Amino acid sequence: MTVRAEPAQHAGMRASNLALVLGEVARTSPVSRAQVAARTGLTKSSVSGLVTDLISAGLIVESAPAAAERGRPATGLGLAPGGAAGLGLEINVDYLAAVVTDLTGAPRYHHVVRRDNRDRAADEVVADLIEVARTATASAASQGLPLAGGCVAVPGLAVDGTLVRAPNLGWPEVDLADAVGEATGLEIDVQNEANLAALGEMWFGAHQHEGEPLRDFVHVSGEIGIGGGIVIGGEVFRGAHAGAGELGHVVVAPDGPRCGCGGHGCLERMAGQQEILARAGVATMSDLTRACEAGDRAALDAVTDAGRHLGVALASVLTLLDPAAIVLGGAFATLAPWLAAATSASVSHHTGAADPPALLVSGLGSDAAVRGAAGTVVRRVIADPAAYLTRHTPR
Amino acid sequence: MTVRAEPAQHAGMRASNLALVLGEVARTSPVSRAQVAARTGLTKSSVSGLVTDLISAGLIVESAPAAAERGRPATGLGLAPGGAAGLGLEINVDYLAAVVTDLTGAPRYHHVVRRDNRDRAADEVVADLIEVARTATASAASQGLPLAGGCVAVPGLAVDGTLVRAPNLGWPEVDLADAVGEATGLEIDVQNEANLAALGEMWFGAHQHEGEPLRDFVHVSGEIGIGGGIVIGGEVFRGAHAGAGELGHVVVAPDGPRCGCGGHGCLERMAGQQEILARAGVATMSDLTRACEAGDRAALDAVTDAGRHLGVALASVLTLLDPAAIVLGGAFATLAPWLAAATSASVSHHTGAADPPALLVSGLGSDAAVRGAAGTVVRRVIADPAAYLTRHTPR
DNA sequence: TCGCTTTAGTTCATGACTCGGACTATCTAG
DNA sequence: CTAGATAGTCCGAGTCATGAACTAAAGCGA
Repeated sequence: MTVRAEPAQHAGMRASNLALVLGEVARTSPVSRAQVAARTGLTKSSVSGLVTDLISAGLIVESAPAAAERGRPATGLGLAPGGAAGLGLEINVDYLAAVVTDLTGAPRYHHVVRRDNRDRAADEVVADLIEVARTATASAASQGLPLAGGCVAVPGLAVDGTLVRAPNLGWPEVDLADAVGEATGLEIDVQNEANLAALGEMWFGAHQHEGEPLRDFVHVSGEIGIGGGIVIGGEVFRGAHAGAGELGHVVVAPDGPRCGCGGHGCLERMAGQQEILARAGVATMSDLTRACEAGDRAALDAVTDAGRHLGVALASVLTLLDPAAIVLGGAFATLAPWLAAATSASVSHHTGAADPPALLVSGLGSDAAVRGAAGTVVRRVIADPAAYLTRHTPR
Repeated sequence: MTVRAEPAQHAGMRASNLALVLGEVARTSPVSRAQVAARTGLTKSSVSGLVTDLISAGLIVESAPAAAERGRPATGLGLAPGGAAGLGLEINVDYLAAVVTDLTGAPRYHHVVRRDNRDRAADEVVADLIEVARTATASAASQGLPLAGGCVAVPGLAVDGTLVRAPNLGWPEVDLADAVGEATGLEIDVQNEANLAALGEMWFGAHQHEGEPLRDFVHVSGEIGIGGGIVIGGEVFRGAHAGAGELGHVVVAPDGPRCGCGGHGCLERMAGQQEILARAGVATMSDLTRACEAGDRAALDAVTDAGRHLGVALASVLTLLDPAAIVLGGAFATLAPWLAAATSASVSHHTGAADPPALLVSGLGSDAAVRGAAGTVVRRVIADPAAYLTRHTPR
């Protein structure tokens, strides 16, 4: 548990500067060597050497020189669309999904298999997932994309590649990283679905905050359960045992009924999908949206009430975490037209803040988590290209 | 707001390795050069050179060689008690305080001035604080301690050296860093009192978690208001605008009364000192503890109720932040004998967790924040000795 | 007492970097 | 066609960690 920093050596210095240069290219492209030098503080000669390495590693490509105002025109540098790619996978309650994303973040393959996994054995579903993964890697190979690794989004607590707890699937511990890793030959990471959805929103969502992409926000992802992803400084906040962000089990009704988690008055028990559907008297989410569109009283009341409870939880989140924005995703994004006003009002009522952070609605739908999963892989390559080089170039 | 990483250069490499070595010496002392080399991964020769620099900077001292089992006895290295020191100051509702801490963390000067500051003008109190600070720096000088800087703990929101908002003092914005910095000639930082108390608890408190000092916990500091300090990975979690951790305004009673902050049903409104005293029918905190010791029904009920509400807030904190422990400080530490059981029960009732994190009681009393303030200064020197060197050695 | 072994710490040549200035390349303006 | 401006490369110099050889200082066994 004791984190001991690495000694700084020459190789580490180079690694850090490679990351600095690649990061700058990723942030603004096309960009010239000279611009990179000016923005990073490195000298032109250093940048030249670093860029040469990154080009020969296939992570950066030169584009045609742009016409210059005065002087020699700059050679454009950009992330290589054919460079390292990432495989994103997702196991969820009612579907499996796979995405392949190239280094620029563009999706190059996308496949979803709808099927209810609640009453199926874990290893049966894992076998299906491996099949889905194999098809995805084959597609990547046929496009000439070298996969740098993979990441699986799961609706539960993931620790060191193992799915430890998945309340809505009811599975025992499953070592997904090993199983999928062996089948695909890739290094596989396993992460909570709500956290990955938050990252997906940050990287691929449309929202901006004061001109910059959102870097401090809370993402609410209501699928069957209610999950939360906390992003601060562009990083997911995981807490001491990777269990942080469980928005669904924040207490919103201290004297409320018992929840499936063993607690009482949790948000999920008061405003989860099951509760909303029951109160609205409909069977499915699409029935619910239809009822809301039709102006059905019971449906609108149920959604408004859920919004109020969500507001109570968010008020506590705001005072505790102080994010710059809140993003509603998943089912809450779908219900936003009828829910957001009640949530906003409830937040204001309980925080008393003059200017509460913006309440935004995600446009990614249920793709957020898989895309976030694939994104973590390519982001890791960008954040530490030296590690990718030593691993993927035989030398 | 765009954080751009520094380019890694030779000087930076050395700076990072100086910090690595000094950190190792701080963690375990006395320690030999050879041990430091083994633990950091640096070579003996590198460590030798780095240690030479740190000794000539006065941050490390050699101690007498210990008797060896076999071979040449090792020269002990330890933090220099006469090295860089830190000045901690505190403005609070009913006192001012100052502490000088040497590099090892030992307090070398301590002074508290009790006086209610609620109805006094800000600049009057700041003048008093400067007087207190001057006496402290004089004491440091007479002990030959070179002050590396100072830090002021304030009961409110601090941004960039300015006290922006202090609900319980009712002051306008005060630029404390400038005022105190000019008077003392030191670089002054200003931080929230609850956050500093949490750090004080981590560095100087007695609590450990699985053998290591606590690095992931939430510190509850109940003085006049209820504050919270969130520490994750040994660092204070501040959120996007430095407002994180406001435990006092977490919603614990959604239909509860209006709080001073403008919200409704906040913890502070339901379980703050004012509320407890009123319900117990006593005037001061010492009256309250006496009544509890005497077994007074109303007092015990009031405290138990507050404990229950605190438990609701903490249940949400646990699910959102996933800390390894919770530490009760300030007034809650004093009331712990009558409050902790109700809080524990309420936490369990609302989270349903089989093994909730430990609920610990601080032993530092109201000193936690000032000591934490002084600690931040010396910790900063230890974390980045190169910055201290370039600033404090003329060359 | 005298080596022998063991461990601690220093010295110095080597190598891996970045830096900075000189150089070449390629454009526009006049 | 020349001057000026900007992009990018080349190469010598400087900095710092490395690693092996060295010196220093102890205990142990004869």
